[in-house]
Amino acid sequence: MAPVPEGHTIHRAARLQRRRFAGRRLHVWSPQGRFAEGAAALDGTILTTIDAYGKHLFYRWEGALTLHVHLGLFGRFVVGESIVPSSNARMAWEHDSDRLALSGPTVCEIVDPALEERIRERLGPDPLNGAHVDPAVEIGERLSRRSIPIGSALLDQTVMAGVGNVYRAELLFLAGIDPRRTARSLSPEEVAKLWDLSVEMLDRGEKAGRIVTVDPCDVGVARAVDIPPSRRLYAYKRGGESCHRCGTAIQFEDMGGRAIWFCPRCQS
DNA sequence: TACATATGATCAT
DNA sequence: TGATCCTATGTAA
Repeated sequence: MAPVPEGHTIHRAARLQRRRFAGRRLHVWSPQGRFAEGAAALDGTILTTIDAYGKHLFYRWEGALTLHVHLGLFGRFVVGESIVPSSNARMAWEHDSDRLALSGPTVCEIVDPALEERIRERLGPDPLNGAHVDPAVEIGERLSRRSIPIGSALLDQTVMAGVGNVYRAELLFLAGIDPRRTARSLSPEEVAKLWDLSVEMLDRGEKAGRIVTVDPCDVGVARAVDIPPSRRLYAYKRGGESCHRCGTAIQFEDMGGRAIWFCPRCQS
């Protein structure tokens, strides 16, 4: 099953790739050719570290070069000993026979500090990087003047960075909030609850390598590992099916062009 | 063979 | 709000 590129996927990729490649002098190339120039600039230099912010990755290289990657909808990494990068991989690198291939990213570019700063300042607090965040202030402030639905606000990366379509449905379910309510109508307690749940759930996803939000008790099993794949989520893509908590039919709605699902009873 | 679809985001109107 | 870009996969024709 393909990992979902929301914030947890990005932070996990950063952690695993850092462990595997940081400190290595890498041979970098572009099988597909569209990153040929950037690859040439990085080829033969040492990858020092990797930082993740929201859904963005920043690779730091010796010589102060920074590579910016955003997976978008389709981007994928394939990493492993002796894997063979496909011919349409945008970028590939290797250290001995340890390889990485990146295909389908929305962004794969060398950035200077000014551009990185512009990217960074457009991002709200990241639940996986926000130890010092006071949600009532940081998130509450960003929501307070918005008349858009909270469901749309959670996908806005300037509000909170890292949440995607799966997590927004699940976080709103867990917080018991109707996605159609306006962003500014949330109480400070509700904002804090959403933030705390984001921290907990994205961290869980980062460690597990997939999104699991249900409480095992709600689907009749003792341990998280026993949850069947079809029951890992409360709302996302469950239109018409019964709520794991109350049995009510999960409702589907198109919200600004993006599909959202929620329980009309648990989230009212 | 072609079309629809998906986890994202930007830009033009 | 709609068009557009990125790719792989599954289904329909």
